[in-house]
Amino acid sequence: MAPRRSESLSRERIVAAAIEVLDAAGEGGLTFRVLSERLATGPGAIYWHVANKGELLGAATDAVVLAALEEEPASGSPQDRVRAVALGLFDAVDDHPWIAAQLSAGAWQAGTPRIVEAVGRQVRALGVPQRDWFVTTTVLVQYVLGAAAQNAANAQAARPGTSREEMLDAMATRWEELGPDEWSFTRTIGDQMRDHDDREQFLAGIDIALAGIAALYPPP
Amino acid sequence: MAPRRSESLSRERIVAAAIEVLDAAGEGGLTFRVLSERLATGPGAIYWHVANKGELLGAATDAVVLAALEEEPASGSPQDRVRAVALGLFDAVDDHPWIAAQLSAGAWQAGTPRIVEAVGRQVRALGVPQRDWFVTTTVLVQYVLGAAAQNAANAQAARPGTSREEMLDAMATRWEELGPDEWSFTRTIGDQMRDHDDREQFLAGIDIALAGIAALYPPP
DNA sequence: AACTGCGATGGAACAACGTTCCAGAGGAGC
DNA sequence: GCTCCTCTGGAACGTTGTTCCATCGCAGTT
Repeated sequence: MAPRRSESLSRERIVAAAIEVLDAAGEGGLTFRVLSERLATGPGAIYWHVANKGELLGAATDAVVLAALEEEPASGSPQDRVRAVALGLFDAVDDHPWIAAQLSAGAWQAGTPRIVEAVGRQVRALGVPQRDWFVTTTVLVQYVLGAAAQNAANAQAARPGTSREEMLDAMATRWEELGPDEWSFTRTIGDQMRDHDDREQFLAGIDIALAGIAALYPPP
Repeated sequence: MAPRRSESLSRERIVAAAIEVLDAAGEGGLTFRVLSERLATGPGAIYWHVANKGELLGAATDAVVLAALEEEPASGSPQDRVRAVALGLFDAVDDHPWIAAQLSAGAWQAGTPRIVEAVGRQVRALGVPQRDWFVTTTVLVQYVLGAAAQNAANAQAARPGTSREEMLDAMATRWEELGPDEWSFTRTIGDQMRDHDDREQFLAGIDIALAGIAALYPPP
């Protein structure tokens, strides 16, 4: 444990630097070379603290998820608390789009139990019978992580130079020009797609789930 | 349009070969070199028909999704048809785990309108008012794609040599050994995690969503 | 029937990546 | 002062996606 330089290398410093690079340059921007340069060292030194790139991405994701769950409020109805936890994760994915791929791909890692605990406590408070705790909680967690991931992917899919509005408008117009018979549904929702709010749409999904839970497990 | 060899190269043949390689060797197994070898050509020839690897993966995903949606049954209640479409996609992701990353990352591509149309028609039949068609449909699609993707990722996360049961058992045991105070919820659902069925759990999510839709938009 | 144009081919080459290797630096403990 | 062992960082390796280009062979024109 002897610092060789003013600030010696450590797993935490590496993960923190990786998060900075990922936020600035995206998932493809993180390479062991730019990370080495930022830390004023060589690629080999990093491998002493981190097994490989996958573990580094996992550690970075865990750090972000943990930070997002720390500001968990202890007040309000169980429904409001579910919304708060969900929105916290949604915003975290929005701020750090690169965790989307991690959450939906390598899920159930070290960080996931904390999400399960935060959501599950509200499921318990909602009056869901114990035999359905696991199913109900994992369904909620899967929706939150899946929807957040797809939202982040869509937000980044826009080529640099085109705004979110332009992309949505182009896609809505394409949908509206589809054949009336084969696409009788899709062509009618172009308008709603054009001017929808991502957070509101995400919350609408939470509300559908909460309404379904209330219907399936009516309070006494 | 002139066949140089017995069977000339074409975008369809390339995509078909890519799907075979992906199914056999996974996402990491698809390289332009093994694809070249399989097609008895060089990497450069492939780039005449396909812009880059991302487009190739997208085209392969579209082909699989299209095939999964073709066996859409036209009978049964709207609820049953939602379940049928959802299960079709779930099984497609289960059979071709590599499309999980594509669906949750590059969603809203060419194949997605077809999913939206298949699900949206049932949303319409369920009596959802038109002003909520877009939100309700996209919420359902996001759950289906997100949950299917995470399921496939979990199924593949097991290192070769350990079965699904062993992995679940190890994780459940780890959860049950957590601290009683901080993890009062998570440690109680280890049992249910140990012996749950993935398809049933996925369908339970669909049922929660359908119950929520029925509660929010009660039939007249 | 010979020529030419162009869509299409495939092998070589390039830059960049993740990862491994290893010679050596520099405190800790005897 | 010597030795050990953790930790460093630069060089090197193999593989990947992608580009480049010399060349092939049918379609249409002469």
